[in-house]
Amino acid sequence: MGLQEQKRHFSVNLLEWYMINRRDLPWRRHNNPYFTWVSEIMLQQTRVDTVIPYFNRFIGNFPTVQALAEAPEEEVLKNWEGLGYYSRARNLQAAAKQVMELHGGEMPQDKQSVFALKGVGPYTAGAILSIAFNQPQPAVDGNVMRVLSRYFLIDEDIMKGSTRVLMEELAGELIPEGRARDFNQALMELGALVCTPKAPHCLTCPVMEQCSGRIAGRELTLPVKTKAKPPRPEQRLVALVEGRGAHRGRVLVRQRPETGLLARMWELPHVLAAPAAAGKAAAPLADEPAMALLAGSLWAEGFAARPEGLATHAEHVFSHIVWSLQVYKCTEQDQSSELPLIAAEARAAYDAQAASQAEAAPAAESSASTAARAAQEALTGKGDGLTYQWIGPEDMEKLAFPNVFLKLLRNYFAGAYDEATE
DNA sequence: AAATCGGGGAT
DNA sequence: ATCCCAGATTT
Repeated sequence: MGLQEQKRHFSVNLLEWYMINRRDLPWRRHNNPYFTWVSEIMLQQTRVDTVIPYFNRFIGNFPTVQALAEAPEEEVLKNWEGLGYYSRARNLQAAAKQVMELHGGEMPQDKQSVFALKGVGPYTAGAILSIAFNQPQPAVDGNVMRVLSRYFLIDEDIMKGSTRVLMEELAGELIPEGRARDFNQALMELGALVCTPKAPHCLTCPVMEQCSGRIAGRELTLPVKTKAKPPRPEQRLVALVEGRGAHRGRVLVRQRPETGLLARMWELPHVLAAPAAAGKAAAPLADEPAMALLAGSLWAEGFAARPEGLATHAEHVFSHIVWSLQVYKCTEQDQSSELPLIAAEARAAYDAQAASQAEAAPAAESSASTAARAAQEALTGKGDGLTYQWIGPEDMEKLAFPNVFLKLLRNYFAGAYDEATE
């Protein structure tokens, strides 16, 4: 059997299978290029089942490119809350403004213009052009690389950029005349439903007969993929500061910087407790030094608070970092004469910790120096631009929080930490 | 080429 | 625990 025949067998049988087995998904119900675009951005590194409710709400709130372009950014971010990779949301809105200004609010149909949209890379450009406009462009994602590497027995490491290019050439050749829209989705559908990573359902696969990987008994060892580096552990101390007086019933939160991790998301104030030794678990810090460090950190940011005790632990796993959080319930302090003394002691503990971090772990120098600079700037009145705010339960509806802080705050407002420390 | 950027579901 | 998901962007 020749390669050309193997390719034709694949395309014909896969397409036939898809027309019978395609899932009914919200973004497949209308041929709306904007819907296709939004769905493809949401689906980056995210499962279909996770995306569905987010997609429906997002389209309900921002039904057109114009509506998205004109919405307040915080509202867009709030609609993305919990979905992760938040730069996708900001890039999507920035791109909506691009579409308004450069293309009169209509999705462009040429490859150059689509690819030029923020947040649209090789995969998403191909997906939009093929699914929305039925153009014969390949859309190679993780599913497609897995399916093709198995069917054609391709041993190249799919983590390499050159492999993706190779796969795109192959995927482009496989598209049946005039059927790009259905075929590209069929390829991904097969990867999601049948040709799965761990235990592929070869017996129900429409192209099993000519699958080179399966014939060679390699279906479980393909695709070849280099392992990702394990995430570095970080021990962090979190402050749940209860307001008093004018802030009674409210909690202190802050907004993260415009760039980097969880950009522009809101969070409980926290500080890095210990530099992460590469590959080793971060050790919890004893309560006494932890509370001193936390009080000093808050004071450096301009807030007087007394840590009362440990409220709870939490963990937050990113692709490249693991946060182990020690959450301390704190109380906002009155303006009293003894306050500066308490704060000064806490500040000393904080500075000592920052200095020891810089000395003991060059790898963590950046974090330590950042903390030290923040403390210095707070003293000199410069500040680093972080926005702080006292919020009540009702404010949770407007501000976007990463899931870990969302859960902590909901638990707090539900009274979950009342008993533990009082 | 390697690192950064979330969160969760499946195994 | 480990993998990896309809990846893009920055370094």
